[in-house]
Amino acid sequence: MNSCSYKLMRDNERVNTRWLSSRELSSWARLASILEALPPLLDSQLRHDAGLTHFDYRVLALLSETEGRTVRMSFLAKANNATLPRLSHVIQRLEERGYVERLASAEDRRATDVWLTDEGWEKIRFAAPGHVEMVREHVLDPLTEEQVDQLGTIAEQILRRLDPDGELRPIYGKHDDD
Amino acid sequence: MNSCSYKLMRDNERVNTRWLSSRELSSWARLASILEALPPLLDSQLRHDAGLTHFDYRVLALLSETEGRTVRMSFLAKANNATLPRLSHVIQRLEERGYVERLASAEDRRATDVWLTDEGWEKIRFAAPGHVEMVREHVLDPLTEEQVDQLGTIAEQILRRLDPDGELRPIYGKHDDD
DNA sequence: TTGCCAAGGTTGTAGGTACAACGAAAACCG
DNA sequence: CGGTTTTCGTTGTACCTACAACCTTGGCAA
Repeated sequence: MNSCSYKLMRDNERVNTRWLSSRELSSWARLASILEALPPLLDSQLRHDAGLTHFDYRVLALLSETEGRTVRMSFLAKANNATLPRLSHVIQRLEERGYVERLASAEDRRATDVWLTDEGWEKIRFAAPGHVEMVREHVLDPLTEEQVDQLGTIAEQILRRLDPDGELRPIYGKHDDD
Repeated sequence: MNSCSYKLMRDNERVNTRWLSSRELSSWARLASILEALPPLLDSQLRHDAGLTHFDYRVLALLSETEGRTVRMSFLAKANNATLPRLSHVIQRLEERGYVERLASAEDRRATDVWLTDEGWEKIRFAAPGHVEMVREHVLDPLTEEQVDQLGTIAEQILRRLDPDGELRPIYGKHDDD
């Protein structure tokens, strides 16, 4: 049948590609399916229950975890792997809804600081339980404790390749209790 | 500092939510970052090198792996976790570009079959090496063989929760060699 | 049959993301 | 210093996805 998308091609068609072995393919295919299915699921839960996208949630979450609830645009963008244009649009919409405000930075007159309003604080406080429950149910609960740790290690290694400078990683990274 | 998005709230704020422990949080945060970063990366590589989205690629890949290169719309949709409207738009664009054709199904007059043209076959054949290289470099290579297997098991368990009926899983699932 | 409802697809539109172009302030440098 | 180059951010547009409305066919039962 000679499938051509991930597996071996016929010898005479080979270029120089190292195609995926069965086990690699099987692992990747499942991850790819998760990539396809999980984000829309998180989005739809959050949109339905709180009117937020998952990306909105991450932005508000990071703000809520920061001393003074204030973060610079460019930092917010890097931490969420977003381009500045995208973040700019998102922040504009969040500002129109009253969840954040933009302030000209004192130190750098090019820069803009984003501040989480009380309304925004209440918003994410309201949205958090449902979202956490979703993550628990669909990601953590199906795994054993050991697998949760394995996942952490695996994800860390992949992330180190995706994001060598570690700008993307600090999110939700405050391990201050337990 | 009392972060509110994933971790424990103050006792007096607690509702009934089981917040994430440090280790759970750390694993989930990393996975969430991958969810945010990997799909855009795959998209941009494919768009740049072949003018396809990752979703386009999955559609063409499934077609290319199917006997007769023909698959019904509704099956294509389920296998890719897409809604029918979304798939319909995507197929329309692929058809305009000459990569697929739509045929009225003989068995069911409501149904539409999608057929991968020779041009479409060449397209994915052309796109595959670069995409596979990307997957290798950013997902498989950073992991040990053992971790690749662990990832497969973990992903399978999560997927079983996301997709209990297994409609999403068969993709790329032909393990016919190795 | 007739009537009803579920399943398969299409179309239109609103909302979000990607990309390119732009402007302004800071940093670098000869 | 004066000029060039990054960095920071906004705006506009094209593309893609989500959602709702709609139409047709098939399945099922009275």
